[in-house]
Amino acid sequence: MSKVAKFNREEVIDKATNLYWSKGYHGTSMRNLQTAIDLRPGSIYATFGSKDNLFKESINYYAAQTGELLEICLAQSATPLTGLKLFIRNLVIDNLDGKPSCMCMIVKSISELTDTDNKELLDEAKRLLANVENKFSEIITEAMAQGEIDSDKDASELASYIQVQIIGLRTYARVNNNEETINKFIDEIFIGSPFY
Amino acid sequence: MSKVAKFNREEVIDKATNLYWSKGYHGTSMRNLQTAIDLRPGSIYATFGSKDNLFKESINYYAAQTGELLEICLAQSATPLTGLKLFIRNLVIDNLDGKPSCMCMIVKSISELTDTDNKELLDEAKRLLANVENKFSEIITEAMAQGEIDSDKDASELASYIQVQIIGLRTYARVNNNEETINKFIDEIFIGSPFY
DNA sequence: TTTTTAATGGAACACTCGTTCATTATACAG
DNA sequence: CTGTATAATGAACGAGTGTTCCATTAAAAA
Repeated sequence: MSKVAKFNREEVIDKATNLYWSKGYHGTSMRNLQTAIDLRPGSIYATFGSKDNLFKESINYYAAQTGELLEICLAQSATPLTGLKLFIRNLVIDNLDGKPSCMCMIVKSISELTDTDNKELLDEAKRLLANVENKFSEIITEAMAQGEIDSDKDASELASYIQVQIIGLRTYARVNNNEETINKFIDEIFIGSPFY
Repeated sequence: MSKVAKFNREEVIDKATNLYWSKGYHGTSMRNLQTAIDLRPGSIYATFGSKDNLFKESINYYAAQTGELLEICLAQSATPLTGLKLFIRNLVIDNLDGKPSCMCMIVKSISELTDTDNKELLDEAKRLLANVENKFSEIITEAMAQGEIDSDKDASELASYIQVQIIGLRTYARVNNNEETINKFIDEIFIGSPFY
């Protein structure tokens, strides 16, 4: 046949993801991407088609990575809930070195993109966030089966609650990253609000 | 003297705020603003100096408006905590008709802007969010004085907690706006997590 | 070694960006 | 009514945008 691409596709997507993650969709230009991933326009457009499509692949890659982290945390932990807690601690406190942002790339995208100007990408981000919530719901259902949570609770409602807490904490951490306070908040997710 | 400006400054800032709020800093172009506020570049630059400065005035206007809403809620309520709860309910559920976004403009800005590219605007947004948190802290201190909360709690920690909850809920509401669930979450802020 | 085929590099396109400025319009002072 | 000061206009600027195009390059197949 012919020549084969010399760059590593996943490596390129990884770099693109980091740039989009740190600067956002509108804040990232194709020139920025060209230098970050070290490819010329011809190669980028032959491989990914458009800025929008590269973003779509990037945010999917991000979601997949996050999913893997969750699996690792669950595998390392004795129970579903302690696994979930480890996952949250990883996202909000540890594991941030060299990461483009302490905020969730999906949440950043949902915050930035609009229904009028970027409907397709926004819907993709919403879909990925819903996937995560479904995964949480499964974990909580498993925790109920194991007796770690009362079975009369609503798994999908608890999953929503976890989602709200993670979104709130990661965003708040961008402004005020007091590790002690945030650690306390993570503990309190599962035991009751500090008001109680 | 001479001619006097015929447009209303606050009206213009109000319209600019709504546009920035819905489309974000990078998503809003000066052309978008020109048509939204019905002023030509000359007038805009003579009055506001730059896109950055207009954004700064807009986000300050937004923060002032939000502060006024909080005052109204407190004045309408019997106790500091019920006032705070009314405020949260207003932000997350009611009072959204015709609003550019259910999300907080300050949080959207903190999410979008970067230290490297927009340091000054980012710092301004962080400052405004800290102001809100200080106000929460004052309200909670007042609630302690009135015996509505145990006095041995840490007011500034509770204020952080409120901040996390509002950020989480408003952002989550953008994706999944189930009024019943969100109402329940607002109640639970002050009485204990659904896990408890 | 030759042919074939796709990856690559990078100039260039049409358009939009934030911003400037010479010009025109208008209201008030004299 | 005239002169003057300032607000408003909108064409235009240089730089940057996402994207296209195609000559060149390089490696696999014949």
